[in-house]
Amino acid sequence: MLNWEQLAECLKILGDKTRLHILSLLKEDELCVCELVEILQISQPAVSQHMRKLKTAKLVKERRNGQWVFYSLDGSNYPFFESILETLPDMQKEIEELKKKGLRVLCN
Amino acid sequence: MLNWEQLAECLKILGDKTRLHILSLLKEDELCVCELVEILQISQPAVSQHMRKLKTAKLVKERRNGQWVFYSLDGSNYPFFESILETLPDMQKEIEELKKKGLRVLCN
DNA sequence: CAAATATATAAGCATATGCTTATATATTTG
DNA sequence: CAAATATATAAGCATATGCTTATATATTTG
Repeated sequence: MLNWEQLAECLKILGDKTRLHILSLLKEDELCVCELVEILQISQPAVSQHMRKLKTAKLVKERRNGQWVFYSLDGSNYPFFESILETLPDMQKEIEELKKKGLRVLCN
Repeated sequence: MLNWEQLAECLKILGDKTRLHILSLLKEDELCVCELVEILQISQPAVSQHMRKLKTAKLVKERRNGQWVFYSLDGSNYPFFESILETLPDMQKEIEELKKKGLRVLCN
């Protein structure tokens, strides 16, 4: 099960504005690093570093597709994760913006 | 309702081992600062500083009783709080220890 | 009111964190 | 295979964090 250390670690990882932003975006759909860079307006390494932390905490999983690495939610380890996700704002607008700019990698 | 910043702030406050320990103790019963000092084995100011953070995040409320200040859980602001509390380990033993040592302030 | 007890605040310090730029690695495509 | 594109890692820096000790404030009690 979930131990002490892991819980604190998970919550620490969740307690960052940028990472919550990322998670709320992933709630809509899987996204690759370059798409997140475009939306979040921070450097590519900054995004990669956040993704590594989220992956280590088992909050996201990754899937490589060609040159891109797509990240998606994986909260199955944490009973409270669903509940936190629900409190995150809707990000459909930001995903739409991305499509309009023609920067969406996959064609949904 | 709960905004962006507040959620990140709350989770950041939750993401600390010592504070999770405190919350799991408060799940059993309200406790005053000197009791927490005894259990956690950190300095009194360290405990007070944690309690201030927890109070600012509205995760605990305080009640003064004579010279003592008792803290108790107050997760009503966060829909996910119950769910996190459930994953915290049982602390009845540590409270019992305190009683045995005669360091329990209130006589329950 | 003075002493005892409990708690809060201030200042300082070692370590952690989130970003940046520079660079390495991985994959595709001509 | 070389160039282009995407991502990861390394190093450095400014700021945040959790603790400590010293001290201030609050309350009770003789």
